[in-house]
Order: sequence, then C-alpha cells, then structure tokens
Amino acid sequence: MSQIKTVTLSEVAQLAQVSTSAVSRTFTPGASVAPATREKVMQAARKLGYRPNAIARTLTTKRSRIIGVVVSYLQNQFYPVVIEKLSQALQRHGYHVLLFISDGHETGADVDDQLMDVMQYQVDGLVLASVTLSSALAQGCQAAGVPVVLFNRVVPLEGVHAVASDNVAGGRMAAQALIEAGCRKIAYIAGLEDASTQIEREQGLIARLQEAGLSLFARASGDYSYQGACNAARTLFGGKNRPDGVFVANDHMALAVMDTLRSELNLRIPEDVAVIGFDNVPQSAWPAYALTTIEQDATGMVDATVEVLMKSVNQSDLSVCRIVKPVRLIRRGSI
Amino acid sequence: MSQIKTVTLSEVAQLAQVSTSAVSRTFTPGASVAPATREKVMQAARKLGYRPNAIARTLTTKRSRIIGVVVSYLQNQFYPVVIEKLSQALQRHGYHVLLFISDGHETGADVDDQLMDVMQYQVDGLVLASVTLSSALAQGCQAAGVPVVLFNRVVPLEGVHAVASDNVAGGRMAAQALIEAGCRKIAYIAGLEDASTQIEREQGLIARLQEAGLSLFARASGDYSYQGACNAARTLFGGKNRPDGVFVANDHMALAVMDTLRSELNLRIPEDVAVIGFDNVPQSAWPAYALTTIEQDATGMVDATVEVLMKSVNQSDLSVCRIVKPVRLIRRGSI
DNA sequence: CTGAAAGCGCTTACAG
DNA sequence: CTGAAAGCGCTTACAG
Repeated sequence: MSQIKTVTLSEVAQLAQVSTSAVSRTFTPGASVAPATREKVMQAARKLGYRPNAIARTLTTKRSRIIGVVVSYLQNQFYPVVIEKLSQALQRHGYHVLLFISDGHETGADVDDQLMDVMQYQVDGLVLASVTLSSALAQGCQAAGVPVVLFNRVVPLEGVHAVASDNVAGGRMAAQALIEAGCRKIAYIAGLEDASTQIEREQGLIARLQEAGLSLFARASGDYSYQGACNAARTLFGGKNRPDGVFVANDHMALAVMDTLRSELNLRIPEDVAVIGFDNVPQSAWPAYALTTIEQDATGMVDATVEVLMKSVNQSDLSVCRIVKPVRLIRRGSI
Repeated sequence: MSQIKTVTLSEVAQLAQVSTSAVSRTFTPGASVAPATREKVMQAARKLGYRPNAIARTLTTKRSRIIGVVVSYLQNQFYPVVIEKLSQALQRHGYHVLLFISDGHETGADVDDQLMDVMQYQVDGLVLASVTLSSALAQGCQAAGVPVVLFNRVVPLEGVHAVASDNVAGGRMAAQALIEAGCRKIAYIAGLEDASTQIEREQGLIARLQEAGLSLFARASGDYSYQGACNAARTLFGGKNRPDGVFVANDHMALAVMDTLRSELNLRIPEDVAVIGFDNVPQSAWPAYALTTIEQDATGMVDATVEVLMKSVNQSDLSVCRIVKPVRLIRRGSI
C-alpha cells in the first residue's frame, strides 16, 4: 500500500550519468562494463540505496530463481530436516524457496490446483516432497519447461525426475536385522498404502523374509501418522499371540509404536519385542527411544535434488533422472 | 531455459475478440465486466489454458502476495508447527510463503543481508520467527512500506510489529507449579541469552520464586539446543547437592534434559527431580516424556500474525502492534 | 461496461 | 565497452 520510496535502475543511471544498460550490466555478473563505468554506477547505487527488483528481472529473463517446494506435512521430523537442508543448498546457488504446504489428505486434483497456483509465480523448478502430482499436470510442467523432481516418491511419470532412497534394500536390511536378532514372528506396520516408499519397503521386507523361509506374521497400517501407528500397535500387539519383532515403515510411526508398546501394553523393547524404523530422524537417537533404524541419506538426497534442478534449469533437454540413494542400518537399542 | 509455451493475456484477448483490459478485468475479482464479455473471455482462456502471470501482475500492482518468512532453525518442533499453520493461514488469504532459513548462529548483519535478498522479491510482508533484524533494516523496511512482524521475539524497534506469548506469566506459572509440587531447590536452564523469550521467562520465574521467599538454586545455559541442554543438565545435576526441580526455557531442551537425567544420571522424574518446559510441542505429549509444560498458543499467535499482516497490507498507517498471547499450564507426568 | 495507451523496472539484441 | 529502443505480461487511469 505504502510503497514509499523505491529506487529504480533508471534513477541510478541518471545519477551516474550513464545509460540504463550500463547499470543493468554492472549488476549482471559477467557482463562487460568498463571498470570506470562500473565504479560510477556502484557509487550512485550505494548513494541511492539501490537494490535490483527481482520481479522485474524475472519478467524479462523468464528466470525467477525461485523453486516451489510442496510438502504434505511437517509432523514427521524428516521433512523439516529436509526443508532446512534444501533451502540452504538452494540459497547457496542463489535460489529461494516458495513453500507450499498441502493439507496432507488431498486428492491429486487438489494438489494440482495448488501447483497451478505456484506455477503462476514462474518458478524455475518444483520439488514435491512426499507428494505426487497428476500425470496431466506433469505434462503441463514439462510443456512449460519447468523441471519437477519428486522427493522421496517415485512415480513413473513422463519427464518427472525422482530422488529417493533404496527402499527395497532398506526393507531387506530391516528384515535381516530382525531375523538376526532371533525374531520369527515378524510384523509390519505400513505407511500410506499407495506411497511408493511404503510399497517398496514392504516389498523388501517380504522378499528377505521369504528367503529366510519366513512369511509376514502380521500387518497393520499406520498411515504414516503418529495416531495411526498407535492404533496399529494396539491391534497387532493387543492379543495373546503377538509378534516378537516389528518393522515400522518410518521412524515417526516407530516412535509411536514404542510409546504404545511400553506405556500401554507394558512390553519391553527389545526383550519382548524388537522394533526397527526407517529414516533416522533426530529423535530416534534420543535416549528415551534409541531406535534402531534404516537411515536415509537426507543430505545426499538433497544434494542430488539440487543438482538435478540446476542442470535442468540450464539445459532443457536433460533426460529424466531417477536417483536412488543407498541406505544403511543404524544400530541402537531397540532390537 | 525451455519456456516452451506460455499463453499470455493478449493471446486470450485476441481469441476472445476483446481488449486486453477486458481480459484483465475478468481475472480481477470485483472488476466490472459484462457477463457476456466475461463468458467469451473465460472460454478463450480455457481453450488456451491461460494462467495469469503473477510476476507480471506484481510488477504493475506492486503487490506480490508473497510473505517472506525467516526462521532460524527447525530442530525445535515448535517452528515446523508454526510454519505449517502460518503457511496454511496465508494460503487461505491468497498469499504464499517465501521461506528463508537463516543459519541460526548468525549476526544481525548476516540476517540483514539475507533479508535484503528476500526484499528484492517485493514481498508484501515479513515475518521473522525467532530471529531479529537490525534497527537499520527495520527502518529500511518501514521506509519501503513492508510490514514486519517479529514472531516469538519482542524487540522495541520502530515500526516493527511483534506477536509473542506472555512469557513472564509463563515463567511465573512454571515457578508456581514447581513450588506447589514441593520443590525448594529450583534450577533454571536458560535459552539463548539475548533472546527476549529467554529473558522474560527467567524474569517471571525469579519474580515468583522471590514472592515465595525462594531464590534461584542454580542456573545454566542450554542455548535452546538439544546438546546445550544435555550439557547444562550434566553440570547442574552432576554434583551431590542437586536441584529438586528445574524449569527449562523450552520443550526442545526439556526433552534433552529428561533424557540425560534418566539415562545418564539415573534420576527419576518426577520423584527425584521435577521438570517443566515451555511451548507444548507435540513430543511433550508422547508417553516417553509426558512433559508438564507451559503451552504457547501457536494457533492464536499465527492468527494474530496473519491479521496484523493483512491489516498492514491494506492500510499503511497501522500503528505498531505488540500482541501478547496468554499461556497456560499443561499438567502431565514430569512434575 | 469497454478500449487505447502508458507504464511497472528490468534485460537484451542491435548498432556503433 | 556503450546506448537507444523494444519488449517481458500485466494493470489502470482516462475517455468514451
């Protein structure tokens, strides 16, 4: 409302007695300006307190230097960690994050709507963390030339990059750890049923179990939520013939499971039941839990994401990247 | 790089056989367009897949509908919760969040630099969560007409709004709860020494203690970090004559304190020592902790922030708001 | 209600 | 290396 004073490029040009082109060039890294000219411009700019208007620049260059980031919910500490790293990495490259929180339980159509919204800001790229878009919109983005990378989700969409962990391997590792610990009645608490992470982790678990001549003892879904996991734990461990080990699809749920097991069902971990999670969120290391888990390489995933983004921004014809980061077992006390 | 197809307003105008003004108006809520005209435009727009370019719009209207949000670090779950709520509330008003993560241990000058950076995007407002800016920059923002609200910090800067909790009252409540529980050797674990939250909470604690004829038994600083709090707990509780109760300046640290007290020092909570925190982050309610704490009204604070922002955007001469939300005691098992 | 025109603050071929 | 000029995609008085 009160855009009181806003110094523009032409005011600087006027004061410095040069053309607007000269001013523009001195603020464009790598443009050719004579040292003397640059100096005059800088002085005038400093005197006036000039700051380039990124919006105007975006309008002409078609590069906003902003990346839209959509994330579904921040309860799971994995995402705050990722967002922090991602934001900082992007800042280092001169980019900024336009953040978008989707309500979580939205249909693909809703997400599409929101995405259209952020697209209007001419974002240079899009990263969707734990969220998926429709194939229609994916095509739209591709047509518009804005690269999208799915973070921690993989969906075979044309032109959509994806960065994820080796969830199948992780599932196998979890199975392996449980088996080694002597568990024979192994249960699984699933995440959102149609999430690729969920599907792959379960797949790995079951594959390894079969190799060992075992089959899944029990299964319940926790929807990747704290409460969902509590409920799953109750149904799985409430009866007489209970599992002696459980793989929980992510740490956020695993912590909930540990809480319920101990405080509601009076079971000891790992003596009565071994539990293993996935992610290695900061809380897993807290002594109250000491959760054994499969670590996702958050830093590596973020770096890969940024790399794909930067490449795509500079060369349109980048072929689609599907990056799969290795995971590793972090042994602590819950198994 | 590959801005393949981008439908513009004038293409729509051409197809619809109307002026660009007409198109612009049909996409401006509340502008006067004849129903028939609007219909023609809508059809053309739909056919072409037209989406208004928010950047171009911003350049002419001087309103970007984006709010810059700066937050120092997301380890403390209070902030992810706040960001989620804030982002959603803003979205409801048609605004978006340009997120900025500052490294945490930055000087005011660094924050200033980063802010100038986000200012270039012509943000309509700024919210600084757990971060402060220099008075020089505060004036700059004021001069530029962009309202800034300090979230969870209060600093007497000209023209800067602030939304915070009644930290003094909270400190008193904490003292009160500890006293009622029979504690007489009450310690305090401080946050970042120059944060207003830290100062006020301590102030309230000490005031109430004095009224009860007590003085602070011991004190250590935890810097609002998990590790810092662990160290503080060690020095405070490592000796023979230890406190029987402790007020920790925020939950994030309180959880760390509980962890060290129990797993390292073998102390029982609350039998050996009562602990109380501040914030009421989701984890405080987890059975492993069941932390008694002073709750900040995150939703109320966010709503107030959005309200101040929306008012400021629409009327430049809004007088400075210093909003202080009440807090309340949440009783759980740690006291 | 509608259109022609100017302008928002920058960048970028194009000549020189 | 430098400047004049056109243009990025929209909005908004101003006339009609």
